Amino acid sequence: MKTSITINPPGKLKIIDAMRTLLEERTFESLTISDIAFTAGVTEGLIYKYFKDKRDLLHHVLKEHYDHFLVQIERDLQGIDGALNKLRKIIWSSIERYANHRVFARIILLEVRNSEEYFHSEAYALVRQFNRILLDIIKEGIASGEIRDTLPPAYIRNAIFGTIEHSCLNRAIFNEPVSTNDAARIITELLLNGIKR
Amino acid sequence: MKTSITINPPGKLKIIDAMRTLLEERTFESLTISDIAFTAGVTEGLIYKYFKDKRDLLHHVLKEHYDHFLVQIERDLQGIDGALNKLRKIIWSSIERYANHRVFARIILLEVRNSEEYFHSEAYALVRQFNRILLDIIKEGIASGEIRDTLPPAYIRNAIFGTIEHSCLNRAIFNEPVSTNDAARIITELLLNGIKR
DNA sequence: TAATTTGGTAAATAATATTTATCAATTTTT
DNA sequence: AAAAATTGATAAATATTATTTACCAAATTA
Repeated sequence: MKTSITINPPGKLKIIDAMRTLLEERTFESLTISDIAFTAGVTEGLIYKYFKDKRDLLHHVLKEHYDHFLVQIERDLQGIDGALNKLRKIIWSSIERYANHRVFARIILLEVRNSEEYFHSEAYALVRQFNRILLDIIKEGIASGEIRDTLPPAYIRNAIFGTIEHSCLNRAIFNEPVSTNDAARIITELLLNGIKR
Repeated sequence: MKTSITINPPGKLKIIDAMRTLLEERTFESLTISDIAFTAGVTEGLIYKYFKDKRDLLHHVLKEHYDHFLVQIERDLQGIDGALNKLRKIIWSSIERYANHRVFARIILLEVRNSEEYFHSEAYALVRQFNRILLDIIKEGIASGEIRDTLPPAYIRNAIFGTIEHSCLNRAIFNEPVSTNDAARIITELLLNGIKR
């Protein structure tokens, strides 16, 4: 019996924490290594002991956020029956995440997709995992007859993610408030039944 | 009789052109001032004569692209009757833009939204203009009874933009091909009638 | 207890962005 | 038509930021 929990050294934790704190108020690009080191209370060199560069640190912060998100999603889906009900839940949970975890929303919606390294990061692997979960639910829905079989699953997934993300953009960028329940209700209704009268 | 065309000096044009060319292959962040100056065949200092910094140059390139896009959109909408028909056309035109103008797609989808200055740029003013055009069409559709009046127009707009953008992300990022006609047909069908059977 | 690893610092160096001084060619003013 | 001012551009200096290196003390392992 042996746990595989690797305890992180305090300096590393302080660096990760500083990054999170700074991203609350400022854009990734505007943060200097010196800013991060100062906020963390460590020397600049230490950052390079634990991370390849500033971006690698960003990806690490995103990975931690996404880990929590996926745990919550798995839990949220427990005991839910039917593809459409699962979809409803996923829409609600995703909006809730973006609305209540602004740093998470900003990183994933605004900060990472512009670099090649992101697509080789652990964080992106988690994003793909979530993608697969959603795609499987969509396929389940098509198989069960709940979802139309004339639309390619990948497009349905793009519509769901795209609509959610775009609806949370103003929250991420301008800090505009989002009512999770209202947004989830409207977006679900819109995606399920369309905009045509 | 006097035209207000301000002719740009050759150096400025070369700089803008170099930026466009470099963005074809590389991410904005990876471009140095020295890269841009070398590709343009000018000295680094000249870039600061015409642009505040690298990002200002990026916004200028986007503005030029968006100018063309808006001209095309206005032309595409000429003579089209009915809100849903206009929506169909806008969906098709937007996808066509993203699919056939990859630098444009990459700038707007991946590179600009992470900086505060973007939201004060001329380029963003054009984006908002397009937003208003779409919103007006949606309101027209609601008024005419073509579009359901139970969904807030802003959410409908977010769904349209979000779905289009997400569906073009892989094209922008990984250079995956997009069939404009297929994508437009599927996305239109999905948004108009929903995913539920 | 000697050797090694770990967590960390401080300072040097490298890469990049930005500013400044300068200049020749053109345009405007008188 | 000459003097003054502006324009388009350069080259080099400077400032900022990222990154590497050499080193050290405490803790752990052999």
